[in-house]
Parts: sequence; C-alpha cells; structure tokens
Amino acid sequence: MVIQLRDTLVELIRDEQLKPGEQIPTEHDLAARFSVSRATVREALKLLEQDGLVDVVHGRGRFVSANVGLSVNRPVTRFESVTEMLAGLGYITTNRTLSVERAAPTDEEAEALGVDAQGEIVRLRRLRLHEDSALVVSVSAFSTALLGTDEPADLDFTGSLAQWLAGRGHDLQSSAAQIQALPMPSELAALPEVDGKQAWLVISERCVDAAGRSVLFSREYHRGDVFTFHVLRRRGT
Amino acid sequence: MVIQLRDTLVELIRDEQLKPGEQIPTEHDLAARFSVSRATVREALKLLEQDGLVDVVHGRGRFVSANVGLSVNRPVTRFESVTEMLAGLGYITTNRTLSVERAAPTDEEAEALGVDAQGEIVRLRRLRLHEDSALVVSVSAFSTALLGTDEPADLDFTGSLAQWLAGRGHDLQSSAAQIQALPMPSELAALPEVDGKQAWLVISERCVDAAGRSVLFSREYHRGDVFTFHVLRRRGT
DNA sequence: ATGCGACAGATGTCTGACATCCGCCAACCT
DNA sequence: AGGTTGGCGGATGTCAGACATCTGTCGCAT
Repeated sequence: MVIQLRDTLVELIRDEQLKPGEQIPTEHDLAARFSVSRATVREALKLLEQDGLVDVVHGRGRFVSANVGLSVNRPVTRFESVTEMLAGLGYITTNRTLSVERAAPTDEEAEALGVDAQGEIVRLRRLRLHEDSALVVSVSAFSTALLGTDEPADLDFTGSLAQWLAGRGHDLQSSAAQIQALPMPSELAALPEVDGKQAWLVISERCVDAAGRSVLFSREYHRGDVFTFHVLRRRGT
Repeated sequence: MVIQLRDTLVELIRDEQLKPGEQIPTEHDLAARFSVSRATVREALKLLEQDGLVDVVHGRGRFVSANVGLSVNRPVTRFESVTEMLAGLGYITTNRTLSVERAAPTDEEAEALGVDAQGEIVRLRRLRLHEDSALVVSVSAFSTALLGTDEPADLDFTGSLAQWLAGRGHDLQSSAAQIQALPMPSELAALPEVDGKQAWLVISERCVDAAGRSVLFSREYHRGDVFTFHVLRRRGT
C-alpha cells in the first residue's frame, strides 16, 4: 500500500504539472485525500525524498525538487541481460558461440568469482549478430562447479546465459559494473564480423544471484556507433 | 533521525557480517535497541528496502538481500563536475580554453536547453591537460542570457564552469546523461594534445539547477584508456 | 520603528492498538 | 495412521491520537 501510494504520488506530481519548488499537499491532506493514515503517507513520502523527487523542510512543508522532469528510458542502473537489452531496443539478433572452454581465469575473473588464480573457470565467448555484423561481443566466465557432470562442449549457449544459470538455481539479481571505451582486442577484432576500427563501449560486471553469490563475470563489448546508455545523476548520497 | 538510523542499520548489516538471506532483528527489537519508536524504525527500514539492501516478507520478517556486498567507489549516478571527478581521481590537470563563442545551437543543444533552434547559445570548448596530453575534452553549451552584460571573450573559464554558474545563481543539482563510446570528431582530433586514435568515453548530459531549469548541456570526451566509470545495477524498479 | 510573544500550521516522533500474514503444532476427524 | 483444521505466537502493515519541534506571521507593547 505504501508502494502503491508512492507511485500515486509520483503520478500526482507529474500530472498536476507541479514545478520544482512548488509545495505539495501536507501529510494531513494527503492522508485525508487517499483515506490512509499519516504514518502510511509519511513512509511513501520518505521514499520520494530518497529518490530526490521532493525536498522536505521541517516546519514548512514538502516541495518538489529539481530532479522531477529528469527521466531516462532504460537506465544502465537497471540490471538486465544482453538478451533482454537487445530485445528491448528492438534488435533481432542471432547468437553465435565462438568458444566454450575450461581455462585459467584472468586475475580479474579470479577475484570477481572468488576462485583461486591457479584454478579453472569456464569461459564462453559469443557474438550477437545483426545482418552479419557483430553488435555485441561477450566474454563470460563462471565457475566450473556449475557444469555439474556436463562438459563445456556439450552445452548449448545460443540462448540466454542468464536463463541457463537460472535453471541451475542462480537467478541473477544485480551486478557491480565498470564502463569503459576500448578498442576491440586484436584476437576478436580479427573476426570478419567484428569491426576492429570501432570504439567499443565495454561493460565489465560481476553478477550476483539471489543468494548473494558471485556467479558470473562478464565483459560485453557494445558497438560504439550503435549503443547509447542512459543514466540519471544526482548530487549527494 | 530516520536518516541517521538508516545509516546505522547499514553499518549494522555490513559490520555484523550478515549474509544475504539472513534475518535481521525485528522492528520491535530494533526500536528497543536504539530507543526509538517502531514508526521511526519502519521509515528507516523502508529506505533500506528501496535501496534493495533488505527484502521483507509480511508475517515473517526482514532478510538481507543479495545486493549487500555490492558497492562501487564513485558511481556515475553521483553527479559531479569534471573538475571534481578529476580531483577525486587524483589527477592534477591544467585547463585550457579552446574557444568561447556565440553560436547557433545543434538540435541536441537546442532541445536540451529549451531554446529556439534558430537562436543563439554560448559554446565553450575546453581541454583538461595532464602532461601535455588531453584527458578530457569538453564541449559545453548554455544560454546567452547567462552572460548578462559580459561578452563571451571577456570571461575566464579556466576554473570550474559549475562554479561560475553557481555564482550566477544556478547550482547544478542533477542531470540526465547519455554514455557512448565514440572516436574524437576530426576537428578536435586535429589538436596535437588530443589523441585521435583513442576510443573516447563520452558523457552527454543535460544539467539542471536547484530550481529545475535546464542550464547546461555538455558533452565530455574522456580518454578511453584512462577512465573507467562504475555503476551498480539492479533488477526491477 | 523595533522587538517580542502568541499562534497557526507544518513536519518529526511516540504510544498503543488492531489487522493481517506466516509457521508451527496440537487436537480433531476420518 | 494420516490428513485437516484451528489456535497461537510472532512478525509486518495500518491506524488514530497525542505531543514535540520548527517556521512564518501577526499583533501588541516598548
């Protein structure tokens, strides 16, 4: 109910054309208007404050803040698989697996997955192709323990890796990501489908499942002339 | 007090080594422990829920969620000027102004600033140099109204543009930003300090002041081999 | 004119109560 | 014996009312 009220209040602010600086109704009024208690109203308003949509001044009231009016479509802060992202952008792509193999982890992979640097991980390299050109190049690493009795070569990763992991009990929930602009490593740039002259927008992320375990480290190269990421930025916090 | 309690609870979760899935003390216990009312505890906990740090199950309790353990240093979601960012990363840079001039806005600039496409804006192009090499190339646009009686050429922008705007009553608060990986436009790549072969990490953002006005549209090119942005990503919301 | 206090109205916090949901377990029925 | 039901404890969700604290305003006394 608090959540519902919060969303209602957001609508109210957006729809009533309340401009930054304007005062919003008091807790008492809102409680009366929506037939809920003041405590409930306060919890909803607190959420809006944390979102930076309203500012509060003790003794005076609440005022819509500067951030209203700023919004973006698919913020990078929303965790989603490459498959989901491409579908959301309307791209029809085909997946091609370049390689699936057991290999020694890079330092980065070892640290992210919490495995020994002398150990072994599964590394999966894939292309997302659109009209015979690679839009995204993915290099993913995960623990060999997830294979169970299967060998890497037996598996079919042309679908969503996130889905495959979910089937093994690891629902990806969130990640800590790095964003860089890099050229394509020469080994991958050598492929005919991969444009080696592009700037590539690279997301390297450590993904954790619902239980908080680091399950996947992946680096996704997004073609620079195709992809744009969006994000809202705020002072403080 | 709610905010203070929220931060205390975050510490409590982090320091007590509570792992994802573990239950946190009940509202009643927390209220007793910190000598506050249950209402106050609830407001603080609601904030943690919105942050995705705890999950709540009606009738059972609250449990620390998967996102605990994920954190990054200087998230892109934190709005800061290039000057602040470079200082935070420990770079000592010198500013060089390439040009300040009245000019016709690009479509993008006109839309972001809410000015007529046939109108005029001030465009400022600057370099942040480190050891005679450009780390960041900025192209900023703002309304000519901000000049007052001054002419562009009279102004000194070697300091922080954000500070200059603040002095004119426009404290930059937040922005909606795009992130791309692009080559440097040829005109700027021609400069000896600018590496034209680099991939550049580009942030184009519309910045709004405390009153919610779109004050500044800027595009910052960050050298790809130097800069890495960080961000937390979460499912939902 | 200036300063001070009363006052209204807003948010911040507290208290106690009841509603609802969940997990558990004992009593019950078949 | 086994499955169902109902009660109970404990957790969150919501409510009503009260008081505390802060802000701006207005009127009155100096």
